[in-house]
Amino acid sequence: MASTIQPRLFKGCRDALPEDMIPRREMLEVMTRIFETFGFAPVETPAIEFLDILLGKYGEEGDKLIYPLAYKGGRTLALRYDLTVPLSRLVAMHPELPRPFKRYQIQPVWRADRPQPAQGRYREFYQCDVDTVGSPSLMADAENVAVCYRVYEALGLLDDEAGLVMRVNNRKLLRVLVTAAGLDADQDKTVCTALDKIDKIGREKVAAELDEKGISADATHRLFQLIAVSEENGGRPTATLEALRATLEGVPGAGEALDEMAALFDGLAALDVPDERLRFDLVLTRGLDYYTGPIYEFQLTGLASFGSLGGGGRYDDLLSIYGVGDIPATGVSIGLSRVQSALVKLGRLESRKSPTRALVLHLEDVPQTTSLRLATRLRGEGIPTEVWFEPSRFKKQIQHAVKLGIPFVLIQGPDELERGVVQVKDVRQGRQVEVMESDLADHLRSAD
RNA sequence: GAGGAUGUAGCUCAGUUGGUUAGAGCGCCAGGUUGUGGCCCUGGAGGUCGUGGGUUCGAUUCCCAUCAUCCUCCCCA
Repeated sequence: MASTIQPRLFKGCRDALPEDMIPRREMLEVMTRIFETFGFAPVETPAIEFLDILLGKYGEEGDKLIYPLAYKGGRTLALRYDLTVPLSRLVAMHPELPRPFKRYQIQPVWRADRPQPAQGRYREFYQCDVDTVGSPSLMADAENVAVCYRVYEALGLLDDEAGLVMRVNNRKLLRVLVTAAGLDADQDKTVCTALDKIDKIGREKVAAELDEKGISADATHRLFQLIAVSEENGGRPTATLEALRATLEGVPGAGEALDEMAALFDGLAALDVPDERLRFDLVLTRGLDYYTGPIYEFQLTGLASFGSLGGGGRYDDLLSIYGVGDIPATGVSIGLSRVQSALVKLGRLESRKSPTRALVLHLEDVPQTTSLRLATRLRGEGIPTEVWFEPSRFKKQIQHAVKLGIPFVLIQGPDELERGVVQVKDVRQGRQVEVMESDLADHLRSAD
């Protein structure tokens, strides 16, 4: 006897059961509809990319999280880490694509993280990306945020219990702040990764980390003062913007960065994204290296420890790596898997185990082909129908419907057949009515 | 990558201060009731006590290692 194989999954990967897939499909319908409303066109890329296509784009930390694949003795391949870099590669390979190229893409990505289900963190998860390649306009960035806003709105995440917040900032502005604090502009990455943690670990620990990295206490102090501006103004776009204009007057580059933010907020207003939803947050930095301009990240205040539900930004320099010259681009990603986990955690997801609306019960005296004919008629009317195949007791058949959440069971024995009727039992309420065969489809459609 | 906790039935967990055949609830299967589920009753299946080693007359229990899972941090979706 051959030894058995233990069925198991790689850490951080999950199966999606019907009760997961049914709501997911509904979410996908909502998303694709909204994406297409904005004029984004669908695209897919392979799960596997050459390793050098991916390396060096995400930063030191990001590179470590790329899954390399062993192939023919080498490690030249990898699973994609996000959808932005594969998109850049795709655009570089297709110079004929009319620009601006607006595309959306919904596919899984893989990260060699430590999984933490409670925070919605997995190694394999779905991203839904929307990008505009070939336009430097801040209006494209505004659309990124707006399209996400519409999705979260449609999924019901705007109420106080969920508390969606859309944080926005700008890499250029961060560089300005770094210089304004008396530091070298290229120290911005070091500073940013430290600053990013300020909400979680507090000022003192961030100061300690900066000290370790060789940043003077004086510069750190000035940085903290500058960054406090957004918090002091509650992150309100206009107030924060005005305060920064005053604070950063005369600082080189400050005008351009703040003009960008002003344009972004104007665009968002025109796209009907309410101001109250936005937080101009100078602490937001984002870890990926490729961002160059506006950046954004979306979270739920109702699930504070939960990871972000989406984020993105402008990456004007990424395409040039593939030797196609300077092509500006900006994009955003919604974490489908994480959004779904969040909805589950909030108890918002009604999950069915089957799409079936009616189950035709098996009766001893009725040939199976008769049941199949009934099912075929209903299916032709668009009613999801299944047939019980075994000669089981009614108890078992009805229980099956209950377990799967099938609302109706249909009983048609010799007597009903002769009279051209069907017994329709609503297993949720236990009510049973006799319905003419000709009215059956309408009855099943409307009854609820 | 850093730190912490936990592994006993499909699930949630008892338990053995080291002692024969390891328990409960829920779930599952069958029957009571083969044209009507949910309640009730009866019976049944299901466990290498995570794995390997050590101590011991004897280990699920004590010790060591290992693996797995979960949590916190980091980072993000």
